Amino acid sequence: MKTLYHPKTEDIELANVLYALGDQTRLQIVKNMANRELSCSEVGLDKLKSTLSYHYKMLREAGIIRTRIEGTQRFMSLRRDDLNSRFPGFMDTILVSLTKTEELVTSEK
Amino acid sequence: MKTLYHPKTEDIELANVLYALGDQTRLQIVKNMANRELSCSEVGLDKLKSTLSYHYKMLREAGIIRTRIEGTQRFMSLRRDDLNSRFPGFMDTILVSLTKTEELVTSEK
DNA sequence: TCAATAGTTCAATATATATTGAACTATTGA
DNA sequence: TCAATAGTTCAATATATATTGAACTATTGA
Repeated sequence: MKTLYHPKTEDIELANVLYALGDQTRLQIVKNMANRELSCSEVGLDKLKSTLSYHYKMLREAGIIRTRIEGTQRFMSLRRDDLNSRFPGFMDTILVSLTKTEELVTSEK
Repeated sequence: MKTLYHPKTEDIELANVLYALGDQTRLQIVKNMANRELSCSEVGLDKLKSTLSYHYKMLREAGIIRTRIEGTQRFMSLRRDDLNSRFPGFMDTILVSLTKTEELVTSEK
């Protein structure tokens, strides 16, 4: 069984986290993953599997998401608690801001 | 008198802010600017003026800092209140995390 | 008026990044 | 055993980014 690298909570670096979040595609992934674990193909972005795989890896290596292997699938979730203990409040403020944007977009329709 | 572009508070985009913060040099600038207005040359980074100028522009256009012209100097400060009203708590959590890191580094010496 | 000061802009450049599609790996279930 | 499924890895590529140093702009103060 293959094991995937995940940085330890105390090794998560703010600069890396900010860098990883500073991309529209990855920000969208995080947004869609805010409330539930997703498999790679459930993320709902119109990108090639190989492109998504690249972004998942960036998010995972920055310490933002955790990937769990189950059969042929991989389930990914936000490391919300880890991020919260390392950078208190940080990810929550981002998720709130992302959610607000979504509401605005929705109400514009 | 030249006027510099600054996005309006409501036009500040989280993705742009995150992108701008996802660089070591710019993160350092923000850190050093956390508590007081600085002129371009006071920022204390070992970089060429033209390099710093480039990063200041990125930070300014992302809505993170405000640049005030006074004589031949330019004074820059964090748009803390604007960022706080747009993304409540976000910048504060970053500054807290940056400050903590500084303490760790200091205590290592 | 003019030199000094403070910072910006520009073109050139090396490097990093995101994307693509093909080949690959690992696991399941028949 | 083997085809199907789910996702990764790889090389190639186009584009974006950070850095450099020279030329430039704007302002001050003598």
